[in-house]
Amino acid sequence: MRARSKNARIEDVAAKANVSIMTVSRALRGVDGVSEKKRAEILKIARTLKYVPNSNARSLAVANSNLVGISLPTFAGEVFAEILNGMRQTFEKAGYSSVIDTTEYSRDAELNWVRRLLSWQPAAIILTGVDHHPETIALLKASPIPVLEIWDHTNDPIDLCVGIDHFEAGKTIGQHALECGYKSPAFVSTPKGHDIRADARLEGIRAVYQNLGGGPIPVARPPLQSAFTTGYHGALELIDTAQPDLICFLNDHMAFGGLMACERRGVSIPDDLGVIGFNALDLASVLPKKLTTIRTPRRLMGVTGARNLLARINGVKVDPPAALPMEFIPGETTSPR
Amino acid sequence: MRARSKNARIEDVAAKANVSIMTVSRALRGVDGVSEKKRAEILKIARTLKYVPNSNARSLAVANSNLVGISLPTFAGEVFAEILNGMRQTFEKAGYSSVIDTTEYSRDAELNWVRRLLSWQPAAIILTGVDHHPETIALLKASPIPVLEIWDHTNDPIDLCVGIDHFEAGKTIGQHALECGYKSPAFVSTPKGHDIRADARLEGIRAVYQNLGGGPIPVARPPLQSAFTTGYHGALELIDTAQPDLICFLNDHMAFGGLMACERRGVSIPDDLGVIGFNALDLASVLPKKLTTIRTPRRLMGVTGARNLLARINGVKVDPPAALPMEFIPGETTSPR
DNA sequence: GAAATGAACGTTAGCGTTAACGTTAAACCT
DNA sequence: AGGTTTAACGTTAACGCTAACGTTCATTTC
Repeated sequence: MRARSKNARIEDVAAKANVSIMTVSRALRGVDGVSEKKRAEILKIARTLKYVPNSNARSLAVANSNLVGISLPTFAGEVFAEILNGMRQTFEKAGYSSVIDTTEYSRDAELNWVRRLLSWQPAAIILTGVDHHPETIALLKASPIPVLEIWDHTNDPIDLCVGIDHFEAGKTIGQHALECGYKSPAFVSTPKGHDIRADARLEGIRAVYQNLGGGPIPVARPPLQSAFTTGYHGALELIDTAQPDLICFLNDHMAFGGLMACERRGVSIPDDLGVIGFNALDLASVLPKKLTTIRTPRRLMGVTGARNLLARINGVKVDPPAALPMEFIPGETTSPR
Repeated sequence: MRARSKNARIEDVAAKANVSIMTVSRALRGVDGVSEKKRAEILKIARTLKYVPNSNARSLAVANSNLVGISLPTFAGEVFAEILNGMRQTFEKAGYSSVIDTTEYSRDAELNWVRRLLSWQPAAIILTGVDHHPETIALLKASPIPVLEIWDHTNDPIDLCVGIDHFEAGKTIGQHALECGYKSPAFVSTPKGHDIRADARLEGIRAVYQNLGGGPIPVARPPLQSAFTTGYHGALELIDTAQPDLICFLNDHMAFGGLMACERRGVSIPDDLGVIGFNALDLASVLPKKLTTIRTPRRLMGVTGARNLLARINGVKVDPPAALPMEFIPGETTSPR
């Protein structure tokens, strides 16, 4: 009929082993109903025939696949790489392969990917954050496939959720700033609406400071570049215009760019200006001046998320979502006024 | 028979539209043989029924999938993220989804992944580097699936290859060092055999220097950590023991860690010591002292690789592999002696 | 005006695998 | 001894889709 590749099928193995195809199927999957002697024999024949199972046929027959879809905003930076590693290793051990996508912070891109992914009957879908296209939510709520939202925290997840509370993180930062006696904090972020988690943290800082009747918090939002460059230019902008006594950055990489900007401008840290990062990335560990930051449990998040999801796939009930804890790391880039 | 999800099938759409399933199939795929009127009608019905095509069934019927498998050593660092982005965007446009895996520099892990991936009848497979498990090579050479090896260059690829010549890169570094008059270069790398490309670059440097009858090039190989930390400790080790007049690093991130180590030890750059990185990462652009490095065409590599592969998938002949060009970036961390 | 053409649709037969159920014969029981 | 159980297989019918080929009927052609 069609030009097929001459790959060995289960049928070929069966013929060579003088058994039925079901016996081969059972032998290869390691399920009961085959004597150990036959199983060994079949495995050997399969190997000599270079038999490769056809996952498409399998997934069609059992109406699901051992694929899990993982959607991340970006591959840039260590943050998502670490979350990803935690998840992947856990899934790998359980026999699942992951199909990864990056949305570059676009809800439309995420929706498109979810649509495509669903056509593969995945065992589970993982999304980053809790801010999705309405249709994405509708699609996933209607489907029986387990869904995990990671990195953010919400009390109203699509299905499962494992993350941190970014608003709380902002409040923690604000609290520390307040205790140090900083009067005019500023924030360096990405373009408005690009990263809603960064905005949530900013809101957390605001929540602490607005009760004090201080002015609005100046925010620099340089055009998108690498984190280092964004932090560098954001800091320059703030130093040159708003003259804050503290700059909080979206993450440690940006904070590092900011530190470089300070050096450039001759601003002394922490005497003239305080600097706070986010994530406690490894970069901070080699800096001559320890960065004040917040450690986010990225690997834990990935592992916990994956475990919960596996439990859910296996029909086990999963605890309601709770925000994971963070650790505030006081460093040498902030000091009491 | 089995407990199926109640997802709409092509048959349900056909029934509702009063046409045969073939007409629906044609309409949804956008192929000829359906009037525009009927096509619109069918598309509408499919939408109201929330019909999601079953890729497993499709792939089984046509004996291939629109998946491409991509294997990378790691997600850490910007390097592979950039290669990946270039590839993914190109594939995305052509309607292919990517299944990504990281091997963490293990040939066995790569082999396992290749085995699993092959079961999905992917449209293509992409591996990083040219150093693979013999069985991986045998498996892929025997299969009709197009294969691309990326990042490294070789004249004897499994199928296609798009990359740079790391030995040549090392020679370029060595040449520059020689011209500056450095007498005792050293190298900071990862554990022996971990990254054969780093070793190839080291060999390139050696090739330049060994003719001069100088002693062996000292190499620090700190245990695996993040790049920053590795560079930091590697540099400390070399400064404290070998006292080189130049340290070449596996990449810019390590070089940055090295710079921090120099600051720690009070070593002045470039007066007391020269520093050379690799990759021209964005980090370098915010450093107060411009880093001497080599720019690698990462995005270009991804795009070129994906394009070649697409051509190959479509049966078009592809040029024999040629190493992509690199650009040496003289910076302020090296200077004539 | 009969035959040839072709656009628009339908029918059939798989793709390679597995769930469900059927069969066989040896082991076990009372 | 006759029936019952059970391990070890086999047969059949899907899973949802598409390539190949068949059919129909309005147009065109000479």
